[in-house]
Amino acid sequence: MKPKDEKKLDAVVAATCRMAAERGLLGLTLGEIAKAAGIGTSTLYVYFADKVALFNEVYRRAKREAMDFYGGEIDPSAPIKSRVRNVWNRMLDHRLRQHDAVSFMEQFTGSAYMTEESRDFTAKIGEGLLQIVAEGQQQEILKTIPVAYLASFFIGSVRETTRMIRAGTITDSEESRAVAFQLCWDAIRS
Amino acid sequence: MKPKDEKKLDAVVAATCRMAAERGLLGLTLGEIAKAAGIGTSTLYVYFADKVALFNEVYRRAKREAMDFYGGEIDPSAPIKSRVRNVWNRMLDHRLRQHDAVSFMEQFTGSAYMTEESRDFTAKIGEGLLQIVAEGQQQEILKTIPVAYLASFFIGSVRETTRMIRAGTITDSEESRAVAFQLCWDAIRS
Amino acid sequence: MKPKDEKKLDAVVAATCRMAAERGLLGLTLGEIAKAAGIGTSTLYVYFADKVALFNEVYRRAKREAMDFYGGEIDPSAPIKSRVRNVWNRMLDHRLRQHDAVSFMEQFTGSAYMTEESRDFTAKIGEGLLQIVAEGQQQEILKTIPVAYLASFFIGSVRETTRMIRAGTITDSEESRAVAFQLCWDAIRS
Amino acid sequence: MKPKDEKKLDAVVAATCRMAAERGLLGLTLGEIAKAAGIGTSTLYVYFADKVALFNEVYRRAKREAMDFYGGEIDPSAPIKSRVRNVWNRMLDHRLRQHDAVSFMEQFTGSAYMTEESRDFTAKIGEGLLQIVAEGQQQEILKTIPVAYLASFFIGSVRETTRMIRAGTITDSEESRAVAFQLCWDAIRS
DNA sequence: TATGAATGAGCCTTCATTCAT
DNA sequence: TATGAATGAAGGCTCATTCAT
Repeated sequence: MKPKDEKKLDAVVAATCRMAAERGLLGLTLGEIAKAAGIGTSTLYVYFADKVALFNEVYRRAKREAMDFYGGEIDPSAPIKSRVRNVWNRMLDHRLRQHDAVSFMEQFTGSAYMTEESRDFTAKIGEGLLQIVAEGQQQEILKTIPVAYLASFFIGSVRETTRMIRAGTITDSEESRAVAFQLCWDAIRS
Repeated sequence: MKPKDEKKLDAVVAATCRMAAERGLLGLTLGEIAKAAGIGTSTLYVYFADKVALFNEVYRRAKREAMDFYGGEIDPSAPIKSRVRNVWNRMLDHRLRQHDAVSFMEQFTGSAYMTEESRDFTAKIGEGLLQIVAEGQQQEILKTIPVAYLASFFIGSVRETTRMIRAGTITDSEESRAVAFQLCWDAIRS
Repeated sequence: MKPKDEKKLDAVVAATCRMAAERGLLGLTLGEIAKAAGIGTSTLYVYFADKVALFNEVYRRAKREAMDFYGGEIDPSAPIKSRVRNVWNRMLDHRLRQHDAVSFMEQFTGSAYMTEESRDFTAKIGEGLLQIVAEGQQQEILKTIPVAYLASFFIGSVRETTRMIRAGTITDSEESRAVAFQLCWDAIRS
Repeated sequence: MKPKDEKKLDAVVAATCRMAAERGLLGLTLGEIAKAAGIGTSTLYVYFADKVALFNEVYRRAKREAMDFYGGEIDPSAPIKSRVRNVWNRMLDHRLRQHDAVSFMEQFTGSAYMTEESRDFTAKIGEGLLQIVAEGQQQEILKTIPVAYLASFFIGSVRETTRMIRAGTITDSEESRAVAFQLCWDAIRS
């Protein structure tokens, strides 16, 4: 891509996520994306090689943004539980605020569009979280079982909580977050 | 006159799920489905009105099968924890064994193909589980918080465990199941 | 065709004409015809080799019926004008009463479905009329110009009168017929 | 940006009429039309929403062209008969020269393709002719009967004459036209 | 760079026709 | 004989992509 006009590119990415969240990735056409982004269809080819490239770029941007969101500094002197809660809240915030991007990613992941390159890109996250978990296990605050269990449950907890909030099953408040996080914490603590 | 071939229909349903799991629902064509089912493309129209009808029928069948799988009797005299573990294992078994159908359902749910009728169809599940949860709350064994939290976390636990097993992150053994379930149980017990 | 069941065959012919008149020959399917005739689609192949054969047979039957309708004896001792009026009325009657068949014929004639054989079949009509015209010319009652002019105008007169009646532009009564025929007569008389 | 090519549109319209006249409207495919027009099939969709829209647009163009052809000024000071002959000749000319378009219109009219909009479009013609007829009736030159009879016969006369010429039954010459028109005139004059 | 026109590939769907009972 | 099932061929239409301005 030739990022001549960065704003136009942003518009395309945003439009793609929005449409994917609204109408679904299924049958989403370049024409729709272009119209939603306010440009001509063939202009897309100035920025992306083809549809697959466009989707993968959108994915990579969304992923990077998510990482930036999670990755902010967390006071290493704070107690483990506080730090875990901190990450948990950040992830929840991200999934709620950047819903379009998250929706796009979830639909895109596992689709035939996904490049091997993009697949690799996925793995590199959560290092900050892993750090905390390792420390928590050393201090015997968290269950001393393979990290995968803890990480997976942690993510699952965030995912399900987001789902409930978005479905209206529960409202997003400090209380409900406290309850939901308590489940998560009870699961992973030793 | 040649009677309608029930086996052919089953083959179509199975093929649809298989292809959806392998290549994704995105861009899955009737041609591919028909070839995978070993019939001519136009033969599909003997059994289904159109593509949407086909997908929705596959969905309904998968859902019904899942319900049958979960819905078996569970000894009501057994302790709560045992019963919860029982359901947890059944769901895990189902998701592992009927992975194609589950994968199809997860992709189909929320897609533009989904009929309102099919959407309604979805709601009626999990009553057996809710029964157990209610009893567990009465006995103060489970957290006395809105059921949605517990159910959602429970489902999330199964989902994530399936994911880990299928991804090869962990193997499917009694030990790993015990560990994974312990996380779930610690989360929901009071 | 194997006319095992003559009634069934008649039903097919009638159904074909009816559907052609109602919905048009364009896109008329064997399925529709069969359903309208109250038989299974593939049963048509017991009576006709294929769709083209069916249409041509229907055409030939309609044509034959029309000829029978026109061809009744006309008192040769009656005055020319009376005999011409007689034929004119008969043709008008036919086009009004057997509208389905006539509609089918007009749509079929010139269509790609029409066999050379059927095309030849067409020519042989109107001999009774030609007889009268010839006599009228000998007696110098009709214009002594090539018969084609007279015949063509005569047919055109019937056709247009039918059109007007069916369109509701005029009603079918003795008076209106008298007026319409007068035009025809004035045109062809010497 | 490439501008829409008006010539391409004309080619499509002409090709459609030609094919309809040659092979019949029945079963005329977009592929045939496109090939005859020298463009790709999908290019048709740049100019028309779908097949129905294409046909209706062709119809409207043909109709408009016909009206332009008829509608030229006719010296109002000329005698009625001369003016009627004038119109008669113009219509005959049009039907002979623009045979493709006329053939298309006749097949299209009453077909299932015809839009209500196009149907309305049809009614507005022949006002010039009606004017002359009315004047002829006032002067008691034409039969004082409802105009529909006269108009219908007039049209029928042109139609049949065209048919004869095209079929080779008669040749197109001043003499044959004189004969044919005489029939028409005798029919409608008082 | 930006974009509407142009198009080939491919999909869903229909339908005449054959198969099998 | 009669018919529903099965299907290949073909048509209308969409869309990602290229062309030309």
